[in-house]
Amino acid sequence: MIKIPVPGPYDFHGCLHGHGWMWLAPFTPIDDGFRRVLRLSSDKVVKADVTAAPAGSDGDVVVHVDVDAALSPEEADEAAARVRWMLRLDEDLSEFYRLCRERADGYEAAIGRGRLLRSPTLFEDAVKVLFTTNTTWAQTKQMVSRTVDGLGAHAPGDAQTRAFPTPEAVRAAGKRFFAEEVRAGYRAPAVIGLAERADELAELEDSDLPTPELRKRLLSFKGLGPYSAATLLMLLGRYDDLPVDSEARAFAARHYFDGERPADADIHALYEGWGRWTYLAYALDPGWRA
DNA sequence: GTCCAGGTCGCGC
DNA sequence: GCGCGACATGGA
Repeated sequence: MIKIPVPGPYDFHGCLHGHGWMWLAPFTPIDDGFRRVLRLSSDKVVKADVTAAPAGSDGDVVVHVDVDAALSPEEADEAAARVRWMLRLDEDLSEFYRLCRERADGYEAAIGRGRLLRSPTLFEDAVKVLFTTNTTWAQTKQMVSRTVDGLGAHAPGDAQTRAFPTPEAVRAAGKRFFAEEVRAGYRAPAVIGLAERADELAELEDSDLPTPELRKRLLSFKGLGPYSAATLLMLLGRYDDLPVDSEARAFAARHYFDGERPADADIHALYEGWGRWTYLAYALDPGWRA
């Protein structure tokens, strides 16, 4: 069992449920957290159950990572690092939480939340974001599952639980696999494009580039447009951009515009003043709970 | 059959 | 720089 202490305020379950990522393979929701099949750089494929327990006061938490195989110290370090990345435990949200506290208009409930779950690599998240575009959530889940089931590495003797495929496996499968098996439709060539330039995506994971430059890099990938770029920026911890999608439009119409469909600019205007925390202000808008 | 879903691309103006 | 149709798929 790997234990990762997290200083509070930290709302583990609130973070996990902040968006739908936990329902995309190879994540699996479990009773008290999530299970994730991981492929370590040693090629070992393991199941990791990630849960959390309170630790002392101030909302401090200990994250538990329970792996179903014996790990070397190096492998354990790698597993812990991946979990830290997935849970964004290294992000400093204290300024955002301070703003929430000062407003006292419902945003207090956001304190401790906002560390939205992400995949171990930006490549995996880019594929998933591509699979969310111009389709339904049900189809997104199926496209991701078929990708994992068809191409992901599995532990010896356990073909049921697979990791997300490597870029090499995706490239080798080719666009025909994504068209015919994954049923990704016109997205098939774009998936291969992401795999072919996966090293560029990996570089962006801990890039210091200014957000507009980072955004340009993301937009240079075929299949990634303004919505996808903003979503991936959010997953990289750049919250200043707001991905206005059909869901954001529906939420804004319902909650702020009396059912009338607002222009995108009007939606952006709702969260003006949050600066680099714009996306979090939208995602954690108290109106979602109303 | 038609419309459209957590958009993107390429074209014409 | 903006508007518009096409794009695969599957469910309503």
